[in-house]
Amino acid sequence: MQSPTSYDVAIHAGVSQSVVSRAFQADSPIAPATRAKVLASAKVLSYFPNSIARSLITKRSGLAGLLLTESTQRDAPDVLFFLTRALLRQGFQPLLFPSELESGGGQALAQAMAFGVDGVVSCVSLSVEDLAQAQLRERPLVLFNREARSPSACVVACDHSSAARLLASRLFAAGHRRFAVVRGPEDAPVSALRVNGFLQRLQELGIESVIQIEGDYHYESGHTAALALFAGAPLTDPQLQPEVVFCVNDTMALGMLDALRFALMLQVPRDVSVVGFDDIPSGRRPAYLLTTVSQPFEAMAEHAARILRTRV
Amino acid sequence: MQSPTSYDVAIHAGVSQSVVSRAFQADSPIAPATRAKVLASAKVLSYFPNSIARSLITKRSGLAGLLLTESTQRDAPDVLFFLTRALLRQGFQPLLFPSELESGGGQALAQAMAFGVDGVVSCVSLSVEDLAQAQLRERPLVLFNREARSPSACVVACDHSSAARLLASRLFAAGHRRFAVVRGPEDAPVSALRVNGFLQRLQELGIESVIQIEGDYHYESGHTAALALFAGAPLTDPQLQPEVVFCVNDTMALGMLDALRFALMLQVPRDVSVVGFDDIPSGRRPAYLLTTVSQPFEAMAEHAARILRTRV
DNA sequence: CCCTACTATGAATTCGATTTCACGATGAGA
DNA sequence: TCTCATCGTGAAATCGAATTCATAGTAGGG
Repeated sequence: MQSPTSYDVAIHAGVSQSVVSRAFQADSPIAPATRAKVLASAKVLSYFPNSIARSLITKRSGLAGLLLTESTQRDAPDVLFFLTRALLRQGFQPLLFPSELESGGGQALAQAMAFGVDGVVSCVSLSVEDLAQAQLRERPLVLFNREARSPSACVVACDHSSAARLLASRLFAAGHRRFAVVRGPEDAPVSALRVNGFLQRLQELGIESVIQIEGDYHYESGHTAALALFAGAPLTDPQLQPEVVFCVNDTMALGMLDALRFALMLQVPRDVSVVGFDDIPSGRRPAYLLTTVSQPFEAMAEHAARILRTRV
Repeated sequence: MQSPTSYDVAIHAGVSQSVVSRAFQADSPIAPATRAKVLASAKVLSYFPNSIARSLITKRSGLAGLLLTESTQRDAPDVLFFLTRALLRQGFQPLLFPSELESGGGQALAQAMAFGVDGVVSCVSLSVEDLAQAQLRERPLVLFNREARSPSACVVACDHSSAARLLASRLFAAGHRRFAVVRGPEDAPVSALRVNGFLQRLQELGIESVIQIEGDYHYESGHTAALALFAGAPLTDPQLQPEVVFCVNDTMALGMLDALRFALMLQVPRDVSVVGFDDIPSGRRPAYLLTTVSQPFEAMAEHAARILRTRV
């Protein structure tokens, strides 16, 4: 059994195919009685306009591409949640393009274009050439928490660098002098922004040497980093150990916290402090009460979706 | 600037439009040299076959609809992660249809069909009529952790009822006799399965009265439930308080745990035990070490996607 | 009562690729 | 050298709905 087409409905309703098409769109020239008749027939045949055929001629698919990294999906699921909801509210159906690596954005974007998306929200870095592709296709593209490497690109993002600078100032003001940083992967642009802002501000405050450890954004790497930082000789020479560890995302901060408390038997924040970035729900809970930098993901998502809508 | 079409490429390469089409699909009659020439031209013009036009005639869109509830997205993000990855591996691009309520599945399914998806994985309950719709369109549909209300439907799910029965047996064997249950919402079918299996087994073991509290799957409702269960007079009459609380999902169990420990100052598991269901990552961490029932989401997702692939 | 203006309808074209069918060119075998 | 099969190519039909354009029908104004 095939899906019924507008022709089937036309025959059933005793009208032409054009009329069936018109019955399904607002403010098109059609008599109310005719429309009712057509819609009734459509219901009987359980007809629904084929959106693929429609897209072909209108050049609008109603789809929005959502480019994601694995880390966005797993370590900040709220981003995906709010973005999908915001896109839906603006009338876009979200089509997912997860890429394993931060560098896979270009291919994902090309695929999204091939699927005929009306616009794209990218949580993955894109090169200038990639952005040019989207422009060529005249499809709006919003970078979400990623830097624009092209002046024409549209960005909704936190000022990660300033936030990290502010964080450094606060920690310094609180009396901390020995710092450690747990970074993201080498190619993670957001991590770089946060780390650079943080270190830059510390340098201005006269602090030159800061231990850096590379993580991968996941819980386990925060755990590993804790062991690397403190396992050598936990309490023999406290002067050499950091007083504060800044993890560039909350997930790693939680791994760090758990390792400090349950593997190294240190007291937080008595022996050492931990700060994160993102404000994920689990960090907020009484078992952690993680100090962190909050990002207004919901508002950012709504904003990104609105930009898409107005630019389509 | 418009996207180039196969005609543009045809002209550039000095061949017919048919040949361009053939150059882009494997095992079609075309001379290797011609294909190379066409692909070169395509690259120059940055041409990519328009998948909407292709779908119209092939009746295959390469899309898989993914029906989700808000609670799946927020309280078990791993489900979405594994399902999208599995679908991608099987060659489907995942198109998201989140519905606010468990009852919104029918409409979401109809929309998915209108978008021309090749198949659907539903984490939302569907009525018999809904399932008939999908069958009518000859689109495979897999229910993920939801009951089949139609014999023809395909299901990948845990045996929630048996798992909950087993859990009840274990807890009873461990010596517990006073139980409480924190359910999901009234219309949540999975919650009902788990609760019923649990209570049924307890009844067989001679335990008739079990306190039930309704939650909404979220962290806060676990917290609230804890207060409702224990706040009255925390330690005055321990005989009247449950020894074990079974929360039908982990997120509520975490809310329960935190409330017991940090609001009611009870010791877990000395004063009371808490068990969950799902095995979410944060429950596994040393700050919680939640007792729970694990579901093999990754394997289930792979399985669901494979079913779709073979049935398309 | 006629002409104009407007509305609702249908026929035909279009979107961009896939696919069928026919045909010309090439090569092998007799 | 002639015939037949094979292979690659191009012309044309097709998918299903949107849209343009022409027209039949109706209402209103003079």
